[in-house]
Amino acid sequence: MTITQLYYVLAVAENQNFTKAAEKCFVTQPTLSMQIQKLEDQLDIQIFDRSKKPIELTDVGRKIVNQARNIVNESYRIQDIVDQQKGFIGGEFKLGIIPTVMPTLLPMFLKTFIKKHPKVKLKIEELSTEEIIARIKDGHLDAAIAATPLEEDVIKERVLYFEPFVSYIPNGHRLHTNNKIDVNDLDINDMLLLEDGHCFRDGVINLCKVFKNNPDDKFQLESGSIETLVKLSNEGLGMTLLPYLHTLDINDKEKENLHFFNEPTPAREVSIIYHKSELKMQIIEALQDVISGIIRGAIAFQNVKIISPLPK
Amino acid sequence: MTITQLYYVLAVAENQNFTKAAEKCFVTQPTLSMQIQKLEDQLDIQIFDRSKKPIELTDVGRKIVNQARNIVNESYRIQDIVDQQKGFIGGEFKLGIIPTVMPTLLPMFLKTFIKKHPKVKLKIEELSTEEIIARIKDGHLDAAIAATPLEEDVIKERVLYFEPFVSYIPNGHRLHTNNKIDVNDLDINDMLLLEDGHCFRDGVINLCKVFKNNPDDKFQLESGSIETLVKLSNEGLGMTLLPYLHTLDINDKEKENLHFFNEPTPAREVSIIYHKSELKMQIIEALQDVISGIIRGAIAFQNVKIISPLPK
DNA sequence: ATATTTTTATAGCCTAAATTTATTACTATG
DNA sequence: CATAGTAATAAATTTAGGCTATAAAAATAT
Repeated sequence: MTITQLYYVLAVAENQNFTKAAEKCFVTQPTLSMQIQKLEDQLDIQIFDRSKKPIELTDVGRKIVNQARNIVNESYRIQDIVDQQKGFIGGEFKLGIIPTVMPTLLPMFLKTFIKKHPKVKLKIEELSTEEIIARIKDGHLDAAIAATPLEEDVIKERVLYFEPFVSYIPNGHRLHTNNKIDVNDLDINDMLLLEDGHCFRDGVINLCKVFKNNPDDKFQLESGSIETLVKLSNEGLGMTLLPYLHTLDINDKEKENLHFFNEPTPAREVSIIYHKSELKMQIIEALQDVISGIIRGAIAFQNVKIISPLPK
Repeated sequence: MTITQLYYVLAVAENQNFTKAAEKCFVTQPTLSMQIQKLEDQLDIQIFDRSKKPIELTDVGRKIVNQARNIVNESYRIQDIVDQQKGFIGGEFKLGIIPTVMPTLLPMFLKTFIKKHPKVKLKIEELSTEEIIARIKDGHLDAAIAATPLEEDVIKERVLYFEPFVSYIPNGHRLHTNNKIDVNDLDINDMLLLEDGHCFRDGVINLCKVFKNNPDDKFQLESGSIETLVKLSNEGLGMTLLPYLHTLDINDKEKENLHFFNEPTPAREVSIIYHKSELKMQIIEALQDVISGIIRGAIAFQNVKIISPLPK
């Protein structure tokens, strides 16, 4: 039994297809067929049920795949130990970022990071919080940037910054004339909310998108796009909340619609999150350092009140 | 990087010698030399410091060995999954047993077990509790039978039976004429105690070998042998405590020196213990079944008071 | 029902890698 | 300084992993 064989099994299990799996592994399809057959022969058990289309795992196959994933992931850690020893910060690194953080944060740190750590090949993907959690768990992401706390016990979090929310209140809205907004002024019924898994559930504020899903709603908004939110708001569909960094590059006319909160300002906690196994920790720490350093100059709020993401 | 290479590294690390390690792996010494060199080249780091005699691990080497042990152990679990699926109970199984349990328990269950599970190749070793713990941790033992609880968090325990202690009080001892003994009658100063890591530390009884190690002791007894204990006792060196099963095959004359305790009878808890990773669980359960079944007929005490082993 | 496409398995060949034997080089110890 | 003991190297051999080409099987389209 070799690590390579186990890796091949994982690839076929994930793609449910020998041909595609072979491409991903950069070998030909017969190689996969033979190696997997060989492993099945050695163990004297079928891992895949080839009678089903697309191909399926047998019951034992499923258990073997889980264990194989363990072994393959643990094998990566050997290289990791060596890298750590050498102080080497490099190699491929897959980073997920939630949509509402991506456009504001990425431009701020990317250039600095690749300059400081040129050997790291960053592969960045915009993903929802749920996708991020799933991919960190199965090892397809090395780390991600998301709103926290998530309360996922296999995932660790390191806070990067707290980002306050700013009210965006269009002309004609009942609160438009108010200078500063208080959380108590908010009404779930005239608000457009971010689909970011965010939830106002603390004692002070108590607005939550899920609770808002009542049948007499005229529409449901699934977009995580801030631009969409602002434009709908301009159309008179309600006020909304914008993460602070997004308010920095809004046009002048729309800027007049921004209203800050009375303190404590509601805010979200943005963290770099990663699997508790702490693989590629040097790179995670390097990212944390760069982002924290940059954000210190950009956000300077003291008295904030964290709004936690909606737990699943 | 292959599992085989990692296995070779482990062998060399354990034996601190390429030649001996090669024998253990059933390959020649050049095979080990070359494979380990190849791995070191690939990782571009030295795992072993060959300038030292005997050979030593480098700092990174130590970390790599730990991780390699992980990976190799996890790789065994693949076969384990297959065995479990097939209901196959077989293969090599290394069982440790503490000295004071070995002579009484082993003859009771061994024949039955090998008859019921002929495919299991039992390798039984008599070992102290400390050795057992170390070897379960490093994977050199699959399971062991010892006095519990041990309070080791990587080790799981399943109680097999409770074995009462019986006082052995030779002629001339102050308690010899008493019919039944009470725990309060015991005096640490006229007792020979088992070197089994046993400790009377509960509220009721409070005798403990470690506390007894005061400099004005005439001698120190390190033997775990019950026979030695009985003979020394006969020589007038003090009374002693015998685990119940040992009293069954004592000679008639010495049997007159046995005195049972008033209830609750002090007893030891004997368990089958194993690594929490639960490798080869089918065999462990098979052992538990056979032993529990047999012991049920042999020990029938109700009201017992467990004496815990001495924690390290 | 038959042809076509998609997908997996098999066969034969080649290359790379693992292992062996034989030998050399190094190191500690008497 | 000689002699174990031990690791490294060289060359030969065996094994196994991978490729191309092709066949077989199954799904889909005609």
